[in-house]
Amino acid sequence: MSVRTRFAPSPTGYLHIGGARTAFFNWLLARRHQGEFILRIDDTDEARHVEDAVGKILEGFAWLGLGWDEGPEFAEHGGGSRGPYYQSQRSSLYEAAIVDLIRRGHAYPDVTPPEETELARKAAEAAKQPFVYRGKDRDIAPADALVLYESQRPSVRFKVPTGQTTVLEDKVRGRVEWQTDLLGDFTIARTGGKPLYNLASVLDDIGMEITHIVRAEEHLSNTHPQLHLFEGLGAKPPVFAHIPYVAAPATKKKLSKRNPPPGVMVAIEEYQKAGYLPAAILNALGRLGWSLDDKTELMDVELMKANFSLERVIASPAGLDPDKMFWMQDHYMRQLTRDQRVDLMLPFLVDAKLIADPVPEEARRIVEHIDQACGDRLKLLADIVRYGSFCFAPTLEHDKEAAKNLRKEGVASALVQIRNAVAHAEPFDLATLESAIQKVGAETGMGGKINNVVRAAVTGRTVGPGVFDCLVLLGKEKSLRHIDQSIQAFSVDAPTS
RNA sequence: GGCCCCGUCGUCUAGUCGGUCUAGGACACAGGAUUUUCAUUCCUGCAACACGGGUUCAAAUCCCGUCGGGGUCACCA
Repeated sequence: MSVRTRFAPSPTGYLHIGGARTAFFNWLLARRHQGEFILRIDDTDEARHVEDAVGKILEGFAWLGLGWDEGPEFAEHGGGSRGPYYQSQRSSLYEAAIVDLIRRGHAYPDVTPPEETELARKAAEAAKQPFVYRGKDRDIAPADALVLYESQRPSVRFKVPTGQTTVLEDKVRGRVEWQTDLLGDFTIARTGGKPLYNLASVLDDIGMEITHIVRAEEHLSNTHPQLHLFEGLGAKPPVFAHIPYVAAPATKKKLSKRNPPPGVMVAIEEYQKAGYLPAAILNALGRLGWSLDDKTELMDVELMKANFSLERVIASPAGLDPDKMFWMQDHYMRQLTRDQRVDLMLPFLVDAKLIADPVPEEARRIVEHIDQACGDRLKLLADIVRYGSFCFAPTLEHDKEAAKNLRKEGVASALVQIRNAVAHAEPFDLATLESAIQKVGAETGMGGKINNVVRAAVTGRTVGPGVFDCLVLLGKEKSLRHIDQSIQAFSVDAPTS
């Protein structure tokens, strides 16, 4: 039988980095064994519904390049033989299963009002006792239960056998035992008939013939109830693998969207906006709890696809390592050709309103030139905005450091000499400019430091591509304009000496 | 609090079911060389088996306990 894995996000409106990692592992496992990866939307709880939430998640998958074999967008075309892939559209299946479970004595209606069970739960909590709840009617005859269910549509509980120990052979946790007496009868349908997660999830996994469930360890405690459900439904449970949750950097705490540590990005979309490459994200995610061997850090998708295995997934929490991810990003940026990089960077300049939308051919050539002049200084795609803005921004703006440099003693007069040198540079190329500026450096006694002044005056920044590249990039006319602007802006404050 | 899971350099981790592990790699960091900014590149260095008991000729690896961290205990997913 082929391997069938799934990822079942609830439509929250964004793809969490931890969710993406879980999805990726499922995807890798399926690809590794030429199986299928299924995407299913767990939207049984309308209260959580967010507008276009599914679209955002699908976009995340598309950007990462993780394709699915069955799932939402196929449903519309009738593709994916085991659909629909939205739980909200599978109600009749759940309904039938609930009736079936009651008929066979595996579940029973519980008319206890929610407020009452809630009270019992609170009391147990206050007494520091485990909350093990069993409905009063758990031993009702199936026929009567059915009548009660049909007439009142109360909540339904699964009748967990007492006094047993269930065993889970988890692919990464090993053997995990659980006493059924600690479980209680969990609810599978709320009042009115809507199925709850555990039921819907198990039913779908059966219906979609899922063979391997790879999910984060916070689901470990859901697994034993689900195991009973599989049994009650007469199905063979799939292989389970509970992978470690993704922890916030340098902590063992689960990384959450609610309160992420300062500077830590959680949604995949944020990484995209920051200018990360999918290859870097995927590589970093692949190393989150999984390793190829004792030394390989850089792994492209093909390599991971060919080697992924649950056996090498670790059991302890996997902490996100932003520094390492950044280092990987640097690596994948270098793997790209200039054309590829430029294609990817252009949208960032458009978004920053620095270049027009149908990108003019001229702008593209400048960006190519900037890319060439920057070399490996461009780490994130968005860096093009930082390093290239002086070429496109309508007015030159000096950042704090650059302004500081230009206010130094003697700089004002040096700027005039620099202007002269630039004005007379002919031809306007790297070599000519370099020797001309060097001459000014010697005359002013500033030596090599003159370059810092030129950069600050021309680009408004203290870091960036080579100085002479910057001049050539701008061309003589614009270079002079920038220098003039700098002279004007800083001559007042500068000492007159 | 109950139950469950986890515990190797600052960080991410390797550690094939006990034996060249005086614990390996990578990131980060520090120092040096190259670079007239920055970024690279190249050396060098720093640095860990949570603790305490066992078992064994031998333990990071097995067992027990302690401590620590985390997850989960819904008519949420």
